[in-house]
Amino acid sequence: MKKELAKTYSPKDFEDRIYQNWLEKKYFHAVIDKNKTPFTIVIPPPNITGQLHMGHALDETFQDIIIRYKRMKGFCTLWLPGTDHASIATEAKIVAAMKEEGLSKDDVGREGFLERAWAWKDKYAGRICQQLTKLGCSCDWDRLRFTLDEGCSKAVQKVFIDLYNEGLIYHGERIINWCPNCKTSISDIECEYEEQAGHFWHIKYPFADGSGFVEIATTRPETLLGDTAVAVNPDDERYKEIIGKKVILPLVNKEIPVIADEYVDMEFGTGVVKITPAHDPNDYEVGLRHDLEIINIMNEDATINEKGGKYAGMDRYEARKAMVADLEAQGLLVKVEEHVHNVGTCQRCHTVVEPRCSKQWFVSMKKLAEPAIDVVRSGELRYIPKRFENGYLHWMENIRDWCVSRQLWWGHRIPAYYCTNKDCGHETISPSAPDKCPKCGAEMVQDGDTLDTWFSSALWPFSTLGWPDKTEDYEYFYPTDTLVTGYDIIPFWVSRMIFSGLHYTGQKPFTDVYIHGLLRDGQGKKMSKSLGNGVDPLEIIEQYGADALRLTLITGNAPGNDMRWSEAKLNNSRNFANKLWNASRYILMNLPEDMTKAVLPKNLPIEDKWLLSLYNELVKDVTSNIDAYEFGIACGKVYDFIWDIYCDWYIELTKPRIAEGGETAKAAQNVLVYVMAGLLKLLHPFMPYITEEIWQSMPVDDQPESIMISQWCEYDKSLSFPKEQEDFGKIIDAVKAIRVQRSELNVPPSKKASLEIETKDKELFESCAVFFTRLAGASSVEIKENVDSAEGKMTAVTSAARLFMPKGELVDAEKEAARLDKEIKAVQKDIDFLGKKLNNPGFLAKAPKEQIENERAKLEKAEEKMRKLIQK
RNA sequence: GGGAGUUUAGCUCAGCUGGGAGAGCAUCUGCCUUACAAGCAGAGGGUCACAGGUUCGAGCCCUGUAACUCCCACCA
Repeated sequence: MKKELAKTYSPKDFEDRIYQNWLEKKYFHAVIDKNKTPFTIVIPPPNITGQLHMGHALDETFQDIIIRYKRMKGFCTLWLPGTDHASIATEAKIVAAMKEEGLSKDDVGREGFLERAWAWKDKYAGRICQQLTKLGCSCDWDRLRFTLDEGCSKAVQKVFIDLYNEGLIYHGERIINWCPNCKTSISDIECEYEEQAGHFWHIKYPFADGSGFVEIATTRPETLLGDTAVAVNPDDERYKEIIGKKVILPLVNKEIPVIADEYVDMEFGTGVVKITPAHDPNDYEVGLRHDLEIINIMNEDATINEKGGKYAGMDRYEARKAMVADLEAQGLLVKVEEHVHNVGTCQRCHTVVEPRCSKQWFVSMKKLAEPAIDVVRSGELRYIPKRFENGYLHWMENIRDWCVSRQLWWGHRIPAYYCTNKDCGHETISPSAPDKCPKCGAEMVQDGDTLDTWFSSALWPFSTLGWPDKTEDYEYFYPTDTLVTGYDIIPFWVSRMIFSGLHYTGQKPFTDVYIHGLLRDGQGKKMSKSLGNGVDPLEIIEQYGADALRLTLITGNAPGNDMRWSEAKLNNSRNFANKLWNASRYILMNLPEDMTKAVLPKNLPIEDKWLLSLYNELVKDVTSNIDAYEFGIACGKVYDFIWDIYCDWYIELTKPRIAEGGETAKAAQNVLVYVMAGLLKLLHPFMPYITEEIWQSMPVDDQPESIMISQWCEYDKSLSFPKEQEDFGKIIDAVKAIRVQRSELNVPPSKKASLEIETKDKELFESCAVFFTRLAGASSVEIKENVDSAEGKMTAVTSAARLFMPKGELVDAEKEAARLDKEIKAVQKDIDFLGKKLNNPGFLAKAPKEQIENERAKLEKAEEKMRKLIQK
């Protein structure tokens, strides 16, 4: 038995219940069916650092739309959910939490720390999944994964070992970005540059032979402690003489050479550069070319180390101050200039990173990048919208080796083991700890570092499906189909999945990458916790319902474009849900008790055919829009149809028939239910809850118990009625024309009047007479070929008819004349425009025939209307 | 220094492969018409940033300009 709809739309009352029901019925669970085509999406795993924000809600909604659509289309759909351990971000959170308790990492030790981390994971991963269910996400919870779970860890280990054996992972001393706050290395893309006001210190470096000095300019005087040369451009006439001489490094009092290197820009600064290979990436390169010593002068926390003499132990900025003061005291400081420059900061904590030379693990990228470039170039893997391919390709083509080791505890431990015997120093890579050093028999210890969190997310599309094992899931669901994400993580994640998938599985990990924009606040600022401008999706769902939230996020959203959050829009979405709810309630109220299915009768009145025909077009349009990832357009079309066509016109049109009862009422009831059922389906991917709640109360036979597993609507040629569609348009035009006229002339709606219609389409208007009484304030309707006199009558004109109503004393004759005059001008403008176009030989010669016919028809219509207007 | 995006009604934004400019909100005018005032019926409001070009025809394609935003890039 169908259930009744509540009197008011109150999403809180049914959303949870419906989700539970879907879960119980296992609709989300993908069962491999070889007769079906698989369709797979893996979720971009949210970080377990906290809770979902509105950006997630946007991302997740897109995915749910796609997956629900494909499910209804008959694909064997899998939306695989999961979360990301987010090593650096989570570790920072836990460290902060421990700090509250007065504890540090060292206090609790590695084991103790990991215990806390897992407890954290249990708490937050659960919460995130809970939030996803609130949104209505139809994820297969039986396949829930975590980047640090056993399967993903196995994949990570295999990849690391394989890459090492292929020579694509290497262990080496390089200059890397170091975050002194997180106390770990970070990759190049985790280093964000921001403009900061700084200084340019001009410092004298005296020549060792006492023949004066050179002046260098630096923004970071403290690194002077690690200088091992001074460089000039080989073509710089000013300094030709001094190449090869020695200078004395101030404060350190050590001799260092003056070298020549192309890297030095003669135009910039003084044209002389201090070279600090251990603390500047460029200097490092110069150092390599000239075989310079590399002197690391800093500790992990960016304090000066024992190499810094009297400055040892000072923080880098403290040391800078002290050194500048000392230089000044010694008369070596020439001047200080204001200088704005780009400073690298840590993506996570925004601490200024310290370029630092250290031994790390790197993935060699050149070879991996090539196929990842080709697969996009060839169009085998595509970005939607396409413009994001540029950035991707540029990044891939200029890619540098990826530093993957992190000095963190929360993450995948690097499977490298080192011999404790320093003289031996053997290094081995192995899935499990070797007993003894195979070379010297000494103890082996595992590398203490973990891997970049993105190393495991890079494997997500296949590690979650069982790879490296050839599991059934992997064989069936891989490669996945569409990846949905924001443009901000293309380099971090999408790119890495692409080269990883290609290299390890030999297949692209997905075919389409749908890129959406970022969500911003009402002022256009990025939503973030630190700005306090974030909106909590759960609060919104509580207040407005998940459907309203989803609709708000999708409406007017164009692929790849950012979007502003607005409460007003949310209100509108809720209003739409309310509208749909009430329309459904109205239909149900007017259905016979015993109705069990909607069957379209053979003989349908014109308005039914009009509706069905428009509906049929809608089905075609919406389907193709969704296929093209045009979600904003697709749901906008359904919205407009439901509100304008179905509610404002069709329901109103059927009211007299429903009241009349009998066969005609029955036909209307069937059409109402039939079309509503289709509309609910078209809307379901966007607004899953309300459509389900209504669906389950609609008497639609031959339909499953849940709209979720119903079949997507198909374009049906037998529902196409172009003639009726056009004809009924004439009736609507006429009703509108009368309404405008009455409204403009201030005729109160309560004032009914007799209506005379003059038209050539007598039959059509006769069959539709009732609509004029119902919708146009007519007390009676008379249809004639000719109305002799318009005297004393209020006139409305369309291309198909002239409509007359008696002028009550209320009607202002001047006003009416002015209105008609305005209309005449408007139509004349049309006629002029169209006439000009149709007289243009170029247009006639070159425009498509259809277009010309179209314009001709428009002109005829306008001319017809004009004839009627001036007849008045 | 490169690259991308944006610029459309007062506000927030749509506008698919070029064929006479749209929505929501806001404003104004009427309406408690028995599904819905979270509603109904109307109205006003735009040289689609600017300048050229291609085309029979440009919001859409091309070139340039301006403003704003973002990404990438080692100028000490």
